[in-house]
Amino acid sequence: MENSFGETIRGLREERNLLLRELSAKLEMDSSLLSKIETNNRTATKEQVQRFAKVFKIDYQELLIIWFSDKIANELKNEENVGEILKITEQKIKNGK
Amino acid sequence: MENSFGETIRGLREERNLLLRELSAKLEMDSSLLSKIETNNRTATKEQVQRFAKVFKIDYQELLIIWFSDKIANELKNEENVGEILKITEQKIKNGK
DNA sequence: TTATATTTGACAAATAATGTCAAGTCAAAA
DNA sequence: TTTTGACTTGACATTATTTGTCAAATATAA
Repeated sequence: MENSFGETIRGLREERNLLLRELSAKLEMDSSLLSKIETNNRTATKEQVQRFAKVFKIDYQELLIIWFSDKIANELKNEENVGEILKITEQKIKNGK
Repeated sequence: MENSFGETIRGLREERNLLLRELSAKLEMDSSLLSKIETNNRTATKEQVQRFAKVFKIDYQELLIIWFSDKIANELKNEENVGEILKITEQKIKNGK
């Protein structure tokens, strides 16, 4: 609930005793790219998030929450007023629904 | 506090009785691009946000809050679990400081 | 109508994200 | 200490997205 996307994927892979090369084969993804994703040196695409969920048989929405929060945290990591930005963001989305 | 970035800029411009072409000159920006920004058909760059703040003599951080919240609201507008995504985002940023 | 302000669409240029490959590191086994 | 296997890293090509510009379209008001 507090881990990065990369750590989450690595954890899932290790739980299942898969090598990078084995998992990357299932995902049809270069293993070096998978390595980068696990070490948070590359962000997965949304489409890859789906494939991770499928391969690991876990809930897509759960994984997406982790992925998005990483992504946005990264965009805001050097900003001031993060609390206010996020508060207003939420208001805007609620209104727009 | 609840308006879009574009509406904010348009409001500021109108308060000052400037035409698109007059403001865009001060900003060294094509007026058609300014129009698109005011109507939320294009997002300003961060650098442009600075110029807006300067030209209007308003606080940059305030404007940046509006700009970022627009930007992120847009990324998340079609997603479920927005509340949770933002909550976890905030935790991640706080930890990373 | 004419003139002026704004909007829109299409495209070119610039920038950023993504995937791939080869070379690199590291740890454990031989 | 070599060798092997797993993983990591860097450089680069490819692809996708963002940005800016121009000309045409629309609207508004004199």
